Amino acid sequence: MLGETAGCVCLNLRGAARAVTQLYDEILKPSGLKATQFSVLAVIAQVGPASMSVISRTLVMDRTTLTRNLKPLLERRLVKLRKGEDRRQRTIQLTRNGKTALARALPLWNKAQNQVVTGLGQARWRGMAQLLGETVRLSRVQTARNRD
Amino acid sequence: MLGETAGCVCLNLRGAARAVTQLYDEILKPSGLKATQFSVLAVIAQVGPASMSVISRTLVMDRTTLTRNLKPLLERRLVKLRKGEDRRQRTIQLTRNGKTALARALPLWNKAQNQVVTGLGQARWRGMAQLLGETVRLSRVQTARNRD
DNA sequence: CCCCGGACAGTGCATATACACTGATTATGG
DNA sequence: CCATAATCAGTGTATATGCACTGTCCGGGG
Repeated sequence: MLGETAGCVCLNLRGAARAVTQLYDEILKPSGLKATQFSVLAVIAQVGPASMSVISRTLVMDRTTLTRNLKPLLERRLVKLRKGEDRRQRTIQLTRNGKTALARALPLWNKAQNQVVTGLGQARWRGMAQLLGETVRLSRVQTARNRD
Repeated sequence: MLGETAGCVCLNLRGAARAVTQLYDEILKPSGLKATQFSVLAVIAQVGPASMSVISRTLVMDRTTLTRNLKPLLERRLVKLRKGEDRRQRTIQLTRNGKTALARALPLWNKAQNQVVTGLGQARWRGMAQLLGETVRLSRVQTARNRD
């Protein structure tokens, strides 16, 4: 009965996320960015100036979590908020400093990414990425369904 | 350059972990336990009365994180700490209440687990679990190596 | 025997996470 | 038009996460 819980999807995913985050944090250290912060900056850089909701959906992150996660980035002036067209919205964008910090961190991210992908093997990581994507879609649907 | 960051192992793993955690939390709600708390209880139940370090290693969780995660469980008297043989150690074990809570939550965990495993397909989940395990081992080794 | 390195655990601090609730603004149906 | 639902974002609260540092205790060398 209980023994099956060792195969818990949630437990295993969270454990792997913790372990990998520590590796990325360690390697990113010289940049002064944590793995999460790097990801937030990278997404903002790509999705371009966009609203909180859009960015948070892209990150698979709760909207309110993004609000808090922006705090250290705002204090260090790596990102800035502006009022959007719609007066309810807030538009997030990188500052010049933010772009610089991201550019400086990129080689470090590459190093971390390489260590993991090489370790797993390219093909297997591609397979895993595929599965992770499906897991996200599936979880979102099921969560919504279970709230009724 | 930047586009590759969408394939970041850390970002993808954390995103999937967030999405799955929300599903498990939603389904576990009637038990009054969060997914993390359920996992902590389940591991303690199986690894038996054991020290903080042993439990935290089993959970792939930092030792100090476990200390904090035990707090709500201690307050609700689902677990208790005792002095170990070695006077540096603290032995963690479930209380009677803890065992009851775990038993009550187990069917809910099964429901959540089923929704995800069925959605992914048994075989593919097995493959993913394998990969997650390797990712953990690999990350730990690399993190240690990068600290020198 | 004592000192000292190593193992065990807790705390201070900072960040990460998300639900419930709130306030503000926009879209929509009558 | 206006009432009302829907959308956008922030805050209160609670948990989760881990590094740096501290204190305690165990075991080995001199």
